Amino acid sequence: MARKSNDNKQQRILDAAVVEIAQHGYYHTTVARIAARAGVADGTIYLYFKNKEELLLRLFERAMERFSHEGRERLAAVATAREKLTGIVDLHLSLVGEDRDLAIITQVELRHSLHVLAHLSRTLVGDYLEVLTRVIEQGQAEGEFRRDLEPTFVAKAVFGVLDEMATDWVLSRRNTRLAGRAPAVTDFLLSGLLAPSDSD
Amino acid sequence: MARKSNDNKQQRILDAAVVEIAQHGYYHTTVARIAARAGVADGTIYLYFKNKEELLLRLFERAMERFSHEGRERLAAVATAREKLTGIVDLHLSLVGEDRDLAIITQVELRHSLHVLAHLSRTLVGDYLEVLTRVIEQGQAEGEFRRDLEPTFVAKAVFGVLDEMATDWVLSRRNTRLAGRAPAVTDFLLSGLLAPSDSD
Amino acid sequence: MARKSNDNKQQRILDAAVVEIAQHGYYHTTVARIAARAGVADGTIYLYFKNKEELLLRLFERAMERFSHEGRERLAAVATAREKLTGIVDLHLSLVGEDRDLAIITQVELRHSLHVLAHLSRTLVGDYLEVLTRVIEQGQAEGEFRRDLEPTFVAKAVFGVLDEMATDWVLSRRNTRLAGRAPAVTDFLLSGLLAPSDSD
Amino acid sequence: MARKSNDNKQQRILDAAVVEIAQHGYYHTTVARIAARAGVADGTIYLYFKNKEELLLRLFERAMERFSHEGRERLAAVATAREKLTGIVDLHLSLVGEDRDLAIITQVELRHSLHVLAHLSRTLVGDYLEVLTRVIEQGQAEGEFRRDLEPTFVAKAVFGVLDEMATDWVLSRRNTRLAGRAPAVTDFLLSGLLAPSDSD
DNA sequence: GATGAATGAGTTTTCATTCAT
DNA sequence: CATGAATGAAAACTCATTCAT
Repeated sequence: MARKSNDNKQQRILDAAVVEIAQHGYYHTTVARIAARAGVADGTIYLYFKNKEELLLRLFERAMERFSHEGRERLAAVATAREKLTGIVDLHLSLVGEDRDLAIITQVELRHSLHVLAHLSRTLVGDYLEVLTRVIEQGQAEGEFRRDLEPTFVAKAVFGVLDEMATDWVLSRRNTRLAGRAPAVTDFLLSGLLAPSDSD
Repeated sequence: MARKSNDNKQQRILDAAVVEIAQHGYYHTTVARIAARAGVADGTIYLYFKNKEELLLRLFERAMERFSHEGRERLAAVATAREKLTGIVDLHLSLVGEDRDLAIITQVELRHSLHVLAHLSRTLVGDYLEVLTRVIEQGQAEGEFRRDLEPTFVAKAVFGVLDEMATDWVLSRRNTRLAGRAPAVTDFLLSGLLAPSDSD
Repeated sequence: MARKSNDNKQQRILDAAVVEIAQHGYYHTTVARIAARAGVADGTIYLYFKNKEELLLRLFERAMERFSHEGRERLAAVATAREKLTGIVDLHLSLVGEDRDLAIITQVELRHSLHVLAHLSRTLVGDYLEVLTRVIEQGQAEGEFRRDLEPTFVAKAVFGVLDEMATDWVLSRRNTRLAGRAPAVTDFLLSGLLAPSDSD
Repeated sequence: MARKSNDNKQQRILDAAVVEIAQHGYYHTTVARIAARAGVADGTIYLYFKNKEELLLRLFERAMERFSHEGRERLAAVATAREKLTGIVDLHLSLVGEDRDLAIITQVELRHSLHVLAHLSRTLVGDYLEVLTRVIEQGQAEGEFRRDLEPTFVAKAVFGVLDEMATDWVLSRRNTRLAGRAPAVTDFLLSGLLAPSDSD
């Protein structure tokens, strides 16, 4: 019971932080504002988080946990590398496209400092690239993907395209569904830009 | 003469800002530190820039001007869309890879706030995407590029791959030359991930 | 029974406070830390003490009670003023030298504010000086002590020497026994600094 | 000119701090109050002092500098150890008795923390005891002072008496001149408490 | 133009104290 | 009696910006 209430309060603070940071940016979001939106006293924040920076980190971790969780489930259901890649593209765009406020944070606010970004890059994003690399390797082993491309390189390229689509969507403020772009992205990643030629 | 000296001072301030921001991040860089590194008084900064934020914007603009300038020159020398795309990829990675401090700023620090990023996105990055879009359209008209892809979509995908390569290079701190990846990037963008099949 | 348990808890809180304050100083000791060391909840402190300041006062009073108690016992056993003075000097240095943590508090932490010190000075230290004054007067009546010295003045001088010895010992962190200095102190107080001259 | 103005402002801040701290105690004196009394902005304090603690330290150092300066001058004018001791006693009580606010700080507020006190004790007070020790040694060499007393011990005893007289005066709030006690103090230190006996 | 001392608004964080359970 | 989560007032300190010289 006590734990539930704690979890609730911690979640409420994190939820409030998402909205505030998405609205005003990390450095212009005050702890007081987050507390006010969460409906707790300023000091209460510090019962759950060591400081403002740790709050941001936890925000990102919570988002990534959801991501990892759903990702593992979806990838388990399919067998071929091509299906997996298709699934990842769709999942990435679906999840980011689900919550614009959270997307603002992951696509924009989190990139604010080399320190934070380098840390995240080496850990969470690193894990993601790792998964992508494995899928590419599998595809090469299956003979479906080109073998003359370096898997880690391809993983970054795939991530780059997905990330840019996400960022563009966040900044555009359009009402299109981000996940709607998934088929086009997959197609582009698989087939590239060149028109098929007879002699190719 | 006076203008030259002014220009000099303004350039010195911008140069100092690049180093400081790359080192400590935008929000942890104080105007006093920039002034100290530039060898001017704190107040002098305000003779050349309205405020700290404007300084950051000018920083980015200066970088993009160089980019545009060299870009136009290079693209003028080639005729086909495929050559242009190859040139853009090489130029993007070359220029970013030239100055790590500046790259830290464009790849990391500049992403710190929706406000700034949205503004840049609509102007400078928008221009860049525009150029890319034209190249894609040209390639489609020439029959070299697939016609079933939306040009603006492809432009973003291309930018995403380039941007991710740049960011990865900045964060990795490796000593590899970023421009060295250009051929692989171009190849991937053109041909995609799929292995060529007989029946295709 | 209930009272005993209460007493126990109160004592445990005071004991914890002595250690914490000695280690971190009064103003850097938090109520939470005292509670944690005493093994009670934060709020429990307030069942036994009105507030933090009162806790400090009670700390000092408890120390002085012990002091007074032992003092009365010892002084009762001797008759002459000279013996009494010798006993006081020895007792003072012995008691302070017995518990370094407590000594840190009485010699250092308690001096932190005019408000507290003035209060203590008028009450507890005042009582002590009173006792000393009586001894001096007795000695003068007995013809043992000089009659041209004002008793209250001498009492303060004696206290000053004892207090400085105690403070010096606390700050020096040496492992010498403080009580070992008692004979030298008594000798100095009685005979002064001058070498005996023939004509004196 | 600039230096003069700086000195002035720094002095004004220190003077304001003396009054505020004497009135409210170190821990209840806010930087804002000091600034207000000094007639400067809060932030200005930090142009002259690294933080609040350093301000306190500088306060004490300034006081000790005056003390040392006058002390050296006065001691230079006399030759024998007895005269020197007399001079020191008089000087100590005169200087402390000159400015009650400052005295409150040196006698009361400065004693607030083991950390600060240990530091001061090892440096400034240590220097003072050093000087006293030399005088005692000189007196022993001249045959004027007893040779069976350890000089460092005597130095502390002398300091203890002086310090207690000073503290008592501060706390008593009487209007007596502190320096008036100097002859009695010197007499007590030299001759002790015992009545002269025929056989001695 | 250039300076840099001064400003003071704005923020994070701490912690004594309370009170519902 | 005891708890400890929650409170929110209070304070130190930072730093972009100004302006008299």
